[in-house]
Amino acid sequence: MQALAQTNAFQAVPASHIHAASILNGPGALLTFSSDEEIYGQGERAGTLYEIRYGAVRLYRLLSDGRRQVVAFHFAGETFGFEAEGVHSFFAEAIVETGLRKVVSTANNNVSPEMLALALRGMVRAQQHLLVVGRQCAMEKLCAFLMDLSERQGDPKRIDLPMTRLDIGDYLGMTIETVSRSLSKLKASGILRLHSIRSIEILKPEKLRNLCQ
Amino acid sequence: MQALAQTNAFQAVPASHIHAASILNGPGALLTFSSDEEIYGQGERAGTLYEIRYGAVRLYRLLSDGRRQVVAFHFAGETFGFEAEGVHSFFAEAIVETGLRKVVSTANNNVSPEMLALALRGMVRAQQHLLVVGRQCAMEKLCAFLMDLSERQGDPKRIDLPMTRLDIGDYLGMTIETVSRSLSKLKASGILRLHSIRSIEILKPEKLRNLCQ
DNA sequence: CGATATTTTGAGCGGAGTCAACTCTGGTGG
DNA sequence: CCACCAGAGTTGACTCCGCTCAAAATATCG
Repeated sequence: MQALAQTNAFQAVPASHIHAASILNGPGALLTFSSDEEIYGQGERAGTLYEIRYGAVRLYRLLSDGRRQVVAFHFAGETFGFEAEGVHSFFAEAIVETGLRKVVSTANNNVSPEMLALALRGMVRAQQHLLVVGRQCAMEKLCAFLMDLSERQGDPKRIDLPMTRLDIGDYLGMTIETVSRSLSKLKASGILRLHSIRSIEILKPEKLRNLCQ
Repeated sequence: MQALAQTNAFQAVPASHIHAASILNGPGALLTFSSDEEIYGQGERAGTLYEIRYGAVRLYRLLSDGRRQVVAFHFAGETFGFEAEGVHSFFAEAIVETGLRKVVSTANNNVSPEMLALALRGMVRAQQHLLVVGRQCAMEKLCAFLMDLSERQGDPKRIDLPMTRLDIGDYLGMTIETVSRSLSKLKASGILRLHSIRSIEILKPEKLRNLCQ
């Protein structure tokens, strides 16, 4: 166990996260993180891509006074960890109990077309997000967010929200109060139903889509 | 000329833009664009990277009702044109008289580490921009924009603004009036001096930096 | 030098933020 | 088992920053 910790030191992932059952798998070993646990931090050395096996992850940046911008959410099946200049420019945290698998190391210069494609998709997604954050009002932002989640999770009628209202607010550039008020309005107009605080049913998908612009 | 136009059809750049003097250079030919001229459009086929020889370029996306988000500005020496899935997801326009040179074609699957590095830097820049647009107030946005331009243009005391107030507003997610008012405040507090409407002198760089957060 | 576009400035308004109180939820220990 | 508690979410009242609309000033171009 000690030796393994040494060989994994460059990954910025504590050896304790390597699941006992899969130690033998080497680079493909399952790394588990509990809710709100840091996966890597701003300024740490980068070089590894992670695929999410289960759970959810948030990527964010901070201003010196504590204001936070969540840059992206990632879910099971998605890959994250891209960085320029070999250093992480933001934080990655597990939102819920999460299992990761290391998929590629960029340390050796093996640049595959798939990696470039993933990086470019990340850039396009960030730029799409920029349009939402910069040019849409609170209700449009929330609807765009819900539509995006609905599409990525595959179920057009049901959305699972692993993240808190604070996460959503920091993702969309608004306060938790405004997130909550907007959700309440959608509920009141019969477009949504909240089965629990983290589970939304979409009753009128077409109306939700119309509110997105 | 006709034949040349045919071979360049996939580039989404009219043959008329190929500068007469450099036709013989082939893929490295200088392409010239006048102010506000489109370089490529949303939905067009991508696959070419451009290096700016002189001038400036804006990349932007539109909402159906005309609201615009400028995603990035690029200046001489910089490279742009990255796209996912082979299709442009935004528009590129020359801001002023601009000369471009085609640098790489991604059509053939030659993925160089330099290309990945450029793409990743673009992603990091977009995410940094997200923090500014999503979490900063008008004055902080403008100061961050001016600091960024100052650093990229190399001169810590002088900024050249090739873009209009509308471009700046659409880049920072605010109106032209707010851009203008914020500039006036910086002028009134002795931090800036406007030599002309497109040329700014920074009188107190440290104060400007402090306003960025 | 006139015509037109761009920028600046002003006045008033509204959407989202702030602050505060209350409710709901899940977890812990008596 | 349930009373208690802490954290998360909701709702309300009020404020204020940035938007809208309007007009004046300045810049650009034929």
